[in-house]
Amino acid sequence: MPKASLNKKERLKSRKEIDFLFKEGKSFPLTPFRVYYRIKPSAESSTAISLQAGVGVSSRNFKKAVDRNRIKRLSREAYRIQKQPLLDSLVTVNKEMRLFVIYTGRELPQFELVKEKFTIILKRLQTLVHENNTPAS
RNA sequence: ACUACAAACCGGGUUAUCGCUCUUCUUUUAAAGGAAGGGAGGAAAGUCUGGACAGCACAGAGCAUUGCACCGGUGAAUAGCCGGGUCUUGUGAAAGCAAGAACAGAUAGUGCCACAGAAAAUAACUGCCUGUUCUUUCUUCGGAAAGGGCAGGUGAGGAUGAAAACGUGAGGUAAGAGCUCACGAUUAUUACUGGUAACAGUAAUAGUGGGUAAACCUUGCAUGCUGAAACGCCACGUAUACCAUCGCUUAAGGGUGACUCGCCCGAUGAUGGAGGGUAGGCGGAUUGAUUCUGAUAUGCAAAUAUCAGAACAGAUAAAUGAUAGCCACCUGGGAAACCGGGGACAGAAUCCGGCUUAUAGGUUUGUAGUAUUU
RNA sequence: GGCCCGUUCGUCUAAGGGCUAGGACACCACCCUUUCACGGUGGUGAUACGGGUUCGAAUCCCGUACGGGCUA
Repeated sequence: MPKASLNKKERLKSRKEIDFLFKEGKSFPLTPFRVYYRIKPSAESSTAISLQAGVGVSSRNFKKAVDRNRIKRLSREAYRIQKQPLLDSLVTVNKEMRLFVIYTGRELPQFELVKEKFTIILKRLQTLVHENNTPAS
């Protein structure tokens, strides 16, 4: 049964992983956001967690902690609701993905906007997964 | 009733769906699932302060550094709070009222005080007066006047300035001066009275040497340093490795994190260089000088004591959320039904006390003003 | 989380508490040139903000805002 959850296991938490993602991973911009991602074949030992994600906001653009928290919460919410198709396709091609989304805009967004943008982001990631899959197989 | 100011308090509620975190219970080999309950502020902020707590191989002393600076109380402690004193400012005829104070010392010393002004500080210059002498002029031949020099007296006058060696008036004098007197201002000491004290009042005596210590400084008091990324434990990994220097026995050097003495450490060594590894978990860590409410007692108050009751988050790339509706509040349109809009400042990060700053709107109390009614 | 430093014309900077806050580049006007550039003359333009100390603050002190650095 698919669940729209986002608990500790599905979040990207390790500092080491995140540093590696910024250093080695690929990225693309999408107007208020910038997306860092890395796709690799899933190892046999690692269990079930095929998609980990995190969000971030620069304190340079938003000085108040209230605004940063708000954006991160909205982003997480939008991701949580819409992530299921991406997860399904990752499972089918037997790969895992690390994902980090940074908000680069300068104004506080509405939830509608964030939701729309995440729809586009996740669709693009889904196509990327399939592109990578075709030459591999 | 309205307006303004000050202080204190509050800082929306609820339902549904989806979701996060912690605790307890439970199903289960485990992973995972289920149930119940808890889950952001008055400032969580600024990091301005005081502690708790922890570590530093901390005997101790000196001297720095830094901070504080009227008195009493309070408290774990403070630059906080409460009460009082003094000064300044505003208002007022005054009494008073309100606000503010970094309110020790300028007679320990050093420095500075632009421009202006004679002079910005042991008083010089100019001026005034007395004596003496020189020159010139006048002369009734005794002297007189003017100018200059020397000696002495004096600190009144000298356009300024933020500030000029107590102020005003009178006497006094060759000229003058607190030199004397009256009134007033102010400082110190002593005595008495009141007060725990700061201090106030009265009297006497001696004075009147500018300002600046948020200039250096002096005095008194306090102060070791570093801060939870502290620190302890477990796991992983590694190296009694390489290079250079010193040294192999009373010694290089290191520690005591400002310094000096002193003390301590010091040979499978020490320091430096270059390089490598790890950066996961648990504790610290969430209930403590705790907060709130009520009662009693002490106190002007801050606050304290006793009793009773209630409350108290714990994340770690970092939870406390999203969407929709209803109610309450404010507001625009409308006679009404109703339709539309709005909700501040702001997000825990070891924990407490205080200060400072931000804050839509609401409630209460006090003060002042205006209007109306009785 | 903790510690520390800074803020002067549009930009880079100077100024022992004291004269109208100085200079360079830039900008504007005029002169020079057939014109542009160069050059010359003149001008506009600032002490982050709010208080305090002082006769007098860019400077000294306090608070606020903003910016920057260090920190296993």
